[in-house]
Amino acid sequence: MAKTNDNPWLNDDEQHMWRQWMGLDAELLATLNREMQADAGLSNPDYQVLVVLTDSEEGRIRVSDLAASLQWERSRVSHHVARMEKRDLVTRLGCPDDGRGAFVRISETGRAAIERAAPGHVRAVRRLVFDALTADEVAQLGEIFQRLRSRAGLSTG
Amino acid sequence: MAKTNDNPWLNDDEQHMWRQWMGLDAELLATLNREMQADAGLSNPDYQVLVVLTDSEEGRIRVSDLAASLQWERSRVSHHVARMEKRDLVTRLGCPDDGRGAFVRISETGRAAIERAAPGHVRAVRRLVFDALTADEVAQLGEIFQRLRSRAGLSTG
DNA sequence: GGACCATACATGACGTGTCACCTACCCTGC
DNA sequence: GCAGGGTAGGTGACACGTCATGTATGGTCC
Repeated sequence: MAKTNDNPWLNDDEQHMWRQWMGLDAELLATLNREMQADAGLSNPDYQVLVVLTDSEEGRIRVSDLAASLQWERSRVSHHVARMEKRDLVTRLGCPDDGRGAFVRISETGRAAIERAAPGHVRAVRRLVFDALTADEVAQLGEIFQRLRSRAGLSTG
Repeated sequence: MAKTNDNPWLNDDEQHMWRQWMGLDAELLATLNREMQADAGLSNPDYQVLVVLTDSEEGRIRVSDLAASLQWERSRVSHHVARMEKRDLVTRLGCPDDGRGAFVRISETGRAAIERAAPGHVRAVRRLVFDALTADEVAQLGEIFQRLRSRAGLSTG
């Protein structure tokens, strides 16, 4: 209620919005994950990695660039790429220019998986989100999310 | 990424909004988690559990009711309560009325932890989210999130 | 060219979440 | 009373994410 700095509790509208937001988030992520898993055997992070790889020159990219592109920690990329490599979705290559570096390259299996997953994934996002929003709302939400993201205090994960 | 004709891809506004949303989500959760971890040694899920427990009669609740309240799977509750029990944040009790049942009760340590965590957590939410939104925007977001949540197709996980 | 520090990436430990499955208990119908 | 099916909860395997740390290479200064 009180907007004073001493007692920063949330009012009813704020609490309602916050609960809906966090609940919706969890449900969206879980649903998208589950559907893509059933559809193409890919998780959400798998999909994100493969999208970046297919958009990259020759289907390969340096680990650090992949991390920057996804805004993931490098260690997370390392772990995830290792898991994906076990499933033959990607391969790791040394980097001739920099002995410390490594490339990640999409495999044929990986390419097949994302081509299989992509249409259903987009359809799901449209069905779950955009079909229920007007164009104005989409634009406004985009502006709001960007505003919140650009403020200080958020870890860049 | 194959673009077939019968597959309506996201337009620029939609893609921008979706990216901002997913990015913001990850950053918000990570930041809230990190700050509360540093502040009171609690994770986000820990906090959610303790909130429900403090709001419950005698600080205890049946596992299934806890799961329903959090909209978590029971197995998730089971795992998380087990971890919290190891840290003395909660205790598990048998249920005299139903031999299958079990109660989870907040401990003194748990009560101290959430009392320590709550003000900072709320301040963080306010700082990261509500300080950058007008009251109208809050109400509108609440309405939109609720609308999306109430549509079919979302897993209630 | 050797000391020194930064960078690129990997790894191990651990908390978290899901899925599949298990056990124990309750309840109803006979 | 007991057979059959549903319910409460727990468990094991595994994927995911973070943190702290390790290892090898690169670059710089003397």
